[in-house]
Amino acid sequence: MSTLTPSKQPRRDAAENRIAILESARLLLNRDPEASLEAIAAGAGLSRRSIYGHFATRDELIGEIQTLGGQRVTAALAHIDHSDTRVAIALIGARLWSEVENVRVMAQLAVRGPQRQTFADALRPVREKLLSIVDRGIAARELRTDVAAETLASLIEGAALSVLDEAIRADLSNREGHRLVMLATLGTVGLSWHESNAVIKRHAELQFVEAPTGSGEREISSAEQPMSPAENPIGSEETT
Amino acid sequence: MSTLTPSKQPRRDAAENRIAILESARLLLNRDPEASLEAIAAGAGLSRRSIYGHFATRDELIGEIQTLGGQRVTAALAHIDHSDTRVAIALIGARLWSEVENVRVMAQLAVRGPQRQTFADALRPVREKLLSIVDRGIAARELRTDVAAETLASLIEGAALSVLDEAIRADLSNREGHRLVMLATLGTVGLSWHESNAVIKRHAELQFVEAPTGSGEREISSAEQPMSPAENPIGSEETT
DNA sequence: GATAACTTGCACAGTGGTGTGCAAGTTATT
DNA sequence: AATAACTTGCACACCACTGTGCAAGTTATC
Repeated sequence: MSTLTPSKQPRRDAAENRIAILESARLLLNRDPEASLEAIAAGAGLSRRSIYGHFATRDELIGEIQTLGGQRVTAALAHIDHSDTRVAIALIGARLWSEVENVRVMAQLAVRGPQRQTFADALRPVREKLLSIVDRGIAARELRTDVAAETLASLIEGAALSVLDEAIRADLSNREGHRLVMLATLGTVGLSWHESNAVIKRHAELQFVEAPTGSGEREISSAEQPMSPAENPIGSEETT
Repeated sequence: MSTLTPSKQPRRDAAENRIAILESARLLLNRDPEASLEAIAAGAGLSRRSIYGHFATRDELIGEIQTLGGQRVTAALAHIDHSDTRVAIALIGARLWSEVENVRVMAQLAVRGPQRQTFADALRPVREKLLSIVDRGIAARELRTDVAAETLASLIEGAALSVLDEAIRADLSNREGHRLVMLATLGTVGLSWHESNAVIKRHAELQFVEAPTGSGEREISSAEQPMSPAENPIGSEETT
C-alpha cells in the first residue's frame, strides 16, 4: 500500500506524516472533493512530491480515506440495538455526530467523483442496518407508516447529513450538534418535537457525554482525533 | 451578453440552440458542477466550439443559469403567504418541488465552485423569506421552539434539498415528490406525521395539481419546460 | 556519528480542460 | 437565389493538475 521501502517499521516521523496527509485530505476533500494534491500536501505541511512517498496515486490516497472512514463509521454504528426503534434511530444520529468529519467525507465522495460506487459500497452495511431498523419500526408502528421503508431510510440519511453540514457550517457546539441530529432524525421519522424531546430525555444512552479526552465543549469527535491506520480493524487485513 | 453579432433578432435555430445549451448545462451541472463544455455541448447536440457563439466564457454560461434559475425559484416562492406558518412552510416545500431542477442546480452551485458567493446572493431573498416565516411561526408557537430560528430555517432548507435529491434519485412520481417534500419540511418544523398529514389534508392549496401541460404523472415541473430567457423578468433588465 | 529512511526541489512528460482564430460548411430569412 | 446568420472542425496557446526520475538535503535510529 505504501510506496517507500521500509524493511519492517516505517520511521516515526514518516508515520506521522502519513497520518497528517490523511487528515489534511479528509479536511480539504470535505469542502472540495477535487482538491489538488498540492493543497492537501500544504495542509499537511509537506511538499506535493512527498505524498508520492506514501501513496502511489491520488486514487490510492482516496481509497485509504475510504476504508479508514468506512471502518470508523461502521464501528460507531456497530453495537446499536434497542427494542424501541425510535431510540435506535436517535442513537444512530448521535453516533454519526461523533464521527462527523468521517461521515461527511464519505458522503461527499459517495456522491461525486469517479469511484462513488466504491464509496457507496463501503457504506452498504451502514445503510442496511438503518433500513432494517426502519423496517422494524414501521412494523411496530413506532415510526411513521405513510412513507415506504426504503424512502424513509434515505430521508433519514439525508436529514442527518444536512444537519451535520449545518452544524459544521454554523460551528455549533458539540452538545448542540448532538441534540440537533437526534431531533432531526426523530422529526423525519414522524415524531412531533415534544415527543422527540421526551424520547431523548427518557433515555440515558441518548444523553450527551463530554469528550473523553477534552476539557471544554467541542473537542472530541474524531475531528480532532488522528486517523490512526486501523488499530482495531474490523475484518483484520494485515497488508505486509 | 451573447457573442454572436445579430443586428436585432437572433435566428430562430440559434435561439433554440442557446436554450438547448442552457438546459443541457442545467442537467449536467446537477450531477457534476464541473462538467466540461464538451459534455454540455454534446448534451445539447452541438459542438463545443459553437457554445462560444452564445457565451463568451464558461462563467458567463453559468452566470446565465444562475440568473435564470434564481428568477424562477424566486418567482415560485413569490406569493406565498398564509396566516398559518405551517401551511406557508409546506407551501414553500411544494413550490420548491415544482422547480426541482432549478432548485437543485442553484443549491449545487451555491456550495461548490468559485462563484458560490454569487449564488448564495441570488438565493438571499428566498432565504430571508423563509427566515421571516420561521420567526413568525416560532413566535406564534406554531413551529417548534426548541431550535433557534436561523438554525431551523437552515434545517428546513437542508431537509427540503435532501428530499429533492432523493426524489430525483429514486425517480419518484410528481405526486409523491410533492407529498414527500411537504411532509419532510413539516416534520423538520416539529409536527408529528399525523399532524403533518392533517395539515396537508385540511388545506386546498397544498393539494397536488396535475401538470398544466401534461397527461400522465411526472410531466411538468420546469424540468420539462424550456429555460426561456426571462419572459417576465423580475427586475426587468433589457440588455440590448 | 554512520546509515538508512525520509523529504525536497526541479525538470519533464502526459492529460484534459478553456478560449481563440479562421476557413469552409450549413441553414434561416428576405 | 442571395445573403447574412449560424455551426463546425482544426490548429494553437495556455493553464492546472498528475505522476516520475533523480540528486541533494534533512532527520530518526542504531
